[in-house]
Amino acid sequence: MHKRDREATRARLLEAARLRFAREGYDATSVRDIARDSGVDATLIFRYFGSKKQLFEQAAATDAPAGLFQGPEEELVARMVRTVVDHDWTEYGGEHPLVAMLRSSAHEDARLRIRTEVCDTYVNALRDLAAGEDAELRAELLSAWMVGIGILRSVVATPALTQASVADLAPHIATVATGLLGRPMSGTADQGDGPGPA
Amino acid sequence: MHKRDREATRARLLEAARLRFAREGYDATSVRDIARDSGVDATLIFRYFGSKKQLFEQAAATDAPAGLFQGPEEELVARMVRTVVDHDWTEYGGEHPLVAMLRSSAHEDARLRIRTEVCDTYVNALRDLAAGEDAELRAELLSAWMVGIGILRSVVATPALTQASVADLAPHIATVATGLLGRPMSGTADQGDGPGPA
DNA sequence: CCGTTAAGTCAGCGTTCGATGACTACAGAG
DNA sequence: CTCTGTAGTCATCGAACGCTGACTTAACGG
Repeated sequence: MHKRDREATRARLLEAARLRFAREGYDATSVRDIARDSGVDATLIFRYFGSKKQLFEQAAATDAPAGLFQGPEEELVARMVRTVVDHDWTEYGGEHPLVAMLRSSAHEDARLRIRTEVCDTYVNALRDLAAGEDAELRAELLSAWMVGIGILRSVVATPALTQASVADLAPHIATVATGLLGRPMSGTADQGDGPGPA
Repeated sequence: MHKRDREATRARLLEAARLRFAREGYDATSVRDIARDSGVDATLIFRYFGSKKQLFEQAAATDAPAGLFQGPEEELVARMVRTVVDHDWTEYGGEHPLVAMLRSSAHEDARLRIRTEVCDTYVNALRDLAAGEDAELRAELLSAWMVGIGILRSVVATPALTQASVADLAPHIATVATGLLGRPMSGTADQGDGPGPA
């Protein structure tokens, strides 16, 4: 039926797993679901990944969008927001992977992964920009805002935020980022992480 | 063994269900778990609530903390943040119910409940305070911030935010709330929702 | 054309899931 | 004390779960 290609099959399983785990969460996703989605026998999951949990760990692995840290410092927050609002996350069911993974946050492994990524790619970068005494706290408060924006947009689906474009958000991004970091910040990022809005 | 009291048994099941659903999410929680926690036979869950889903709906029902809307308008945001940071949510596993319910957000029912509560008790109240054209968007952005704070505190467990007190947060609350709502806002709320910090 | 190797399939294991119906035991009325 | 209604228990159902080992079949070098 299919051409026999180990790597291709592995990739299809990973892709289907990413989507399912993001959309439904770890517990509501069964290995049979993933296998059916990718048109592959379920037993291959254990052959290739060892267990459902190990498949999850590999499927949840994600790297920060390229170009996040390229460009003017004063546009960093705008680029981060663009990552949440504008980036193409169809691979993860249309949500930022961090937001999607909250659905599996009952498991310590997933929580640890979220913490690591939030700290490594968001808080740390923002802390370096913050002026004043409690730079860490300010950086975390700003990270919290962006996580919250992602949640209200895609999970809660609040009316205005769902329809808002990065342009609509720009002035408020400037206000909040400037206020929290204690230094002038721009609300727009000309070349954030790729071709921009489709 | 136990005294035969229908209402008390029902209440114990509800209490255990609240905790389990909050901590583990809907899918990772089994009716047998809930029954074991409350020292009650699992069959009674179906007798009293009909199904696991109906138990979830009753257990997830929550009302806004009393006193949220009492007090000066300029302290409303501070009172809301206090609801997230300072309120005693041990009944829901130590997290704000909205944050806990994100763990079950794969189910449309849960998502709808979250949306309703976010809009009804947070966005709507904040929109009335916002000055300017896009009041709805500003209100949602501020709500997103508070949701994000709850998540980074209890789910992601980011270092500074986890240890921060309402006093530490106060100046930043004032900054962000003032900036987003376009009118002067206080970062502290003297009598938010009860006895205050224990 | 054959034989080896690995990709893919199949039947099924032991367990747990949500849910059901028949049963037991206790409390209050007479 | 007995009757009766109901709170609580028991045995079990069929389906789905994660996972395993034995099997089949396609691809490829000789």
